[in-house]
Amino acid sequence: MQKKTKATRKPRITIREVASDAGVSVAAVSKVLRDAYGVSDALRAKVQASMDKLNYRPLASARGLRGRTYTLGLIFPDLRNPFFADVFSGVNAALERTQYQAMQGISTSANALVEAMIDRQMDGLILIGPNEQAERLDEIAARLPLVLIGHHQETERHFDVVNNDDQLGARLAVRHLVNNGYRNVAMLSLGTPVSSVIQQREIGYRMEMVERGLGEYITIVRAPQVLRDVQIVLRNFLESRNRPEALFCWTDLMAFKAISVATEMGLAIPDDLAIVGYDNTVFCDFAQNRLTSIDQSGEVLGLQATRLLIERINGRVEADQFMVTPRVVVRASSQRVKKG
Amino acid sequence: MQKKTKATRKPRITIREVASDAGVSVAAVSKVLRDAYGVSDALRAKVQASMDKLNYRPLASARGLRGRTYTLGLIFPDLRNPFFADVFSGVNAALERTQYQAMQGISTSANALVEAMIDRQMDGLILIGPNEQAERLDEIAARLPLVLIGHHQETERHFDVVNNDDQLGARLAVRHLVNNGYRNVAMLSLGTPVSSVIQQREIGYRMEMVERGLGEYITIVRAPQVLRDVQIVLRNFLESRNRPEALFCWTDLMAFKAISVATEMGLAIPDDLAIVGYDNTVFCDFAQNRLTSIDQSGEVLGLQATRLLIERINGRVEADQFMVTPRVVVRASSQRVKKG
DNA sequence: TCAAAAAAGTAGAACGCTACACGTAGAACA
DNA sequence: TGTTCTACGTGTAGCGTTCTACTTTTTTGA
Repeated sequence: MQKKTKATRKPRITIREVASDAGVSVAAVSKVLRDAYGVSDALRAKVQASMDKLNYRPLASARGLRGRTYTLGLIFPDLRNPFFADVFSGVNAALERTQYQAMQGISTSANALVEAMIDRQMDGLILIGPNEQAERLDEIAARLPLVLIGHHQETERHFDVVNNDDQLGARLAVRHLVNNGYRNVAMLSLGTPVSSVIQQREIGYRMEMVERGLGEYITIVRAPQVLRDVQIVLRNFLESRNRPEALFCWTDLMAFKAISVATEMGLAIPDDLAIVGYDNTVFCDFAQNRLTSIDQSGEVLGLQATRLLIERINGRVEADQFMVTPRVVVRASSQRVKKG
Repeated sequence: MQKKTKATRKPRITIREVASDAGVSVAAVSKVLRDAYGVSDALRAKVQASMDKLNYRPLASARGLRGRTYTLGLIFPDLRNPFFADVFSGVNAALERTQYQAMQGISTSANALVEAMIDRQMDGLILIGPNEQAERLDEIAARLPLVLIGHHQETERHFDVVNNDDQLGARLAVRHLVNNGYRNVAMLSLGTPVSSVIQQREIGYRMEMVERGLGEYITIVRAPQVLRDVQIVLRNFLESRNRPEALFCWTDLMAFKAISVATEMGLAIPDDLAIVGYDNTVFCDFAQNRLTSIDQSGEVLGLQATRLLIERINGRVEADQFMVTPRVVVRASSQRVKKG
């Protein structure tokens, strides 16, 4: 510990000062703040005026000790996937004109972060693409309002779930490729830990392949999140004897990497190898990628999750859910140049 | 307001329970918690044992009301630029084995977010690439410990600054291009609001061009952050009569967009147009980009900023600073294929 | 017109911690 | 031996809110 010479900072305006300035009780100011019952328009106006005049802002710590902090925790699994930026803008849109503020945390293993957020009195939590077991999630939900984005386990649960139909999304990807003449369609999936989102996409891929009579071509290659490992796995796979004609990647980020590896190997996209991603992130449109991708409307997911969370904070107890229907956004990476 | 049927959650373990379990005073437990002076090894051990046994975790709100919250605020200007992921991992590395936790906020105009973070009793703030005026920054610094990443105003200040040498970085970019035979080198810069980082890069670009005797070619094109606008501006510029031979972009993200626009127009990179970015983000390596870029070691920046912030929280008052020297990482986007 | 009900406003305890002020015991010193 | 110092512990006020219980005022309705 170091010596504390900390400069004395001027103290904050407190609720007491507002009350005395407005000539009302502290309790009255608190009521205005919380939009609680039993406040006349006249009183509200008086208090508002004093708050504006004094530039008062309630202190979240103090509020937290008795009631809410008006802070929502948002946990992302990583910062590199641009898909999360879409989700985030949805959250922000939902928070506009509310008293709530979002604080983000980023961690692959949400566990420690969840505890830290609970310690910091978040009023509720949104977990995006969590890896945790259903049991653990219920444990968290027992402690504070919880909404999950991207979770498919069908259990009795005490939290809300916002999803896109990942199974359908994968089917759409395969369907699109097959309709464009590709038969040997492989899938690039994620190694452990396997989230339910990935599982659904794998199932969708498998089912569609089987239904199209292409069961014999089913190949799922799994790689970790780390790009260096993806490089190695993909390179090996694409150099092998049974190189596929098309590759469906579980997220755009991996698809971009796939484009990179294929390009390095001198493969032409989409003639030698077609590629489809998932998320329809902003980089898909870039001319060096032109990546066909499944759009799952990240912004809508973020928006809905936030709405549900606030409802839940306000007392809803039953589990709710929301599902977005994905759609294919076709670009050059998956359509063979027409011959003839 | 909705009816509150909120399930009663089991109450937290408090410091009082720990104290009684350990058979010591509440004050003693608090001392252990804060690593404060006047605690014997025996007492510490007893208290630790009880904390572990009861699974006690101090409540940040309560701590904040008297002392610190052990929470640092991190404000990013946006989520889409992968450079910030590098900074973030540096922050995380510095936080390992400390009691501190980082909470992220994302906003182009940090102002409201800064207030929100102060309301939430952050012990200190790290602002990354802030647009605020020096005056406003000092005002913030008067209220809580502050460290900036990417700020170049030479003023009397009450905060710390962590930078890479942006002027040098820009010079290196130009130098590299000129050494590779390009003469008409333009720069893609950011429209308003102009941060000091951008200013430095523009200065570096200008000075190096002049010193190389290429002053007549100096052209700075400015576009907003929004990709759609960048597209329009760039397209116009590259279609114009005086298309440059090379383009130095203020950040990789823009450089990727530039690659996209050039590719759309059928320009070959680097033969028709060389491109250099800034940040050396992970996507530079992808074969569809192969982007030469200036590395400013985001991770180091994040790490140092965090160290300085914690020092400052612990009482340091004098302004400190840290500077990283950038370097060029050469890839195919800036080297003409050798002829003959 | 008056009692009852609804609305508006207030007092003050409580939330979980920190830090100040203080007490005590033993060691060091003269 | 007495005095001073240091190390170790403790008691408790108070941080800025919310919220319950209460009082006062106004409205309603017969």
